[in-house]
Amino acid sequence: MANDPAPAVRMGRPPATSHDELERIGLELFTTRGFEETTIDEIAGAAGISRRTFFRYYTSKNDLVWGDFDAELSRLRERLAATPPSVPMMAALREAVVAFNRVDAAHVALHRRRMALILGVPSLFAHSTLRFTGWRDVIAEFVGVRVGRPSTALLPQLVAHAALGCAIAAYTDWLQHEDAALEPLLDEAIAELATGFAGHETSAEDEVSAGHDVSAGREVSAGHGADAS
Amino acid sequence: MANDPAPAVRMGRPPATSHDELERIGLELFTTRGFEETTIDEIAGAAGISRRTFFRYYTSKNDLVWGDFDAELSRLRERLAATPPSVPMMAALREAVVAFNRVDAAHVALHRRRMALILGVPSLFAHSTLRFTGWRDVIAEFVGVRVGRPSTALLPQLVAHAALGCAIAAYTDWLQHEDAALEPLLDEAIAELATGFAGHETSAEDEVSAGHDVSAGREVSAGHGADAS
DNA sequence: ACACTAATGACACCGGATGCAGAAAGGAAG
DNA sequence: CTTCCTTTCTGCATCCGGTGTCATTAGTGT
Repeated sequence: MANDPAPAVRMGRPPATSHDELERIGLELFTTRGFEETTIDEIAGAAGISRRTFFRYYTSKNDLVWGDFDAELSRLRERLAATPPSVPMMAALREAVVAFNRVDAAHVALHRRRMALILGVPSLFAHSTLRFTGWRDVIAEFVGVRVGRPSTALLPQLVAHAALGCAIAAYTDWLQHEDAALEPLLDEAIAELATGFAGHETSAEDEVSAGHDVSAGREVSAGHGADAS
Repeated sequence: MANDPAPAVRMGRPPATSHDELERIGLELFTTRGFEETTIDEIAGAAGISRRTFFRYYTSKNDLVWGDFDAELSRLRERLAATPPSVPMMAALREAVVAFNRVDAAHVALHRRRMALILGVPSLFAHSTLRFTGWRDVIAEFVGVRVGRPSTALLPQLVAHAALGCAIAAYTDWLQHEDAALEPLLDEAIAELATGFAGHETSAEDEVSAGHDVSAGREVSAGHGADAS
């Protein structure tokens, strides 16, 4: 289970291309002509391989945009596992997610294009749920360990889903502002999550400093008794 | 904008079926044979219409599972808009989401089957992102009004994404337990979100009363890391 | 009977994806 | 060089979801 490193000499017919090259060609075509408008035949043609061969490298057109995401997920998993227990859960989560999404300055432009495709092309975004699930699983596992519950329990799943939502929202915001930096956005997003989005309402507690009468009960929780049926 | 009610007498060839009937037939076939295994031809055949006609009722196979979700979203939007400003934002959100997902006791079984399909079939879950986006937009709009920012700003999008995540997690949990009730799960999920998931860690502030020596991890978590790659 | 209208249905077509049966490109052994 | 073996590539047939087009059908109203 660990004899990968270099089988010395290769046997059989040598590969005509590589995952990396296909990814490069695909991203290039997608960003210029559009994702839906680019057919597999065009990508295969540009790479000098047949349509059928393309599918031996990537099982679907969508997978082209995500590199080997699973490998990166392992990174995230290890980083979370290595976080000392003294760091509070949400703080650890924030730190890990921010670090996970940190990209080398030279690759920022590429990352932007990639994420613009993923979050901007509806069908691509839809298909990405598989990857997102993998991401969430890593988070849920970490939270599960922290709270002493199986990762499938409600709370871990909750945090995982919410954290993913924050990450996507932060990314979307990042993509909308050409000059923005991703890191502070992600950091802010998870930080907000950890506070329960408190203190933002224009009319309520945020303004107590002005001596307002907060009036009608905060936390009213009115609609509760109705959970009849 | 309100001339829908009954054009008195119908003109032209009468429809051969209805959205409701197709939805019924589709759900039936999906739950028995499986979603992927059921072809459009089978559904159309069972409904006594042609393949082409099916696509005039529903633009895709996936849409069959979601009824006219947009109509329901209007309900949610109105409910949120009608909430008095005295109710705190997250409380209002919680109440609205819970109420939105309340289903008549007679339809619980159907709702379960529908949601089991949506959340259980990968391709269906993936395609549902469109619907989820609509749902999030309603939430973001409400939050935007509450915090006095455009609904496209980071915070509203953040809350919307996180809330959606909570709802999905709650639904998933609900589906995993045959006898569970959806409402308290949803309520708990959004309530947790509003507190930032605080006070759950076994090793930290939650357990100070017990004075344990946390050290050698309870819940060793050993069995977890085994799923390596 | 005739026009009008709305829905259906048959057909062709596209593009993504899969299964299968070889062909092609190399190294290794004779 | 020839043969064998291994691995990858390719062409072909097929399936399925989805769309555009156009004739056909089943009704209503005159």
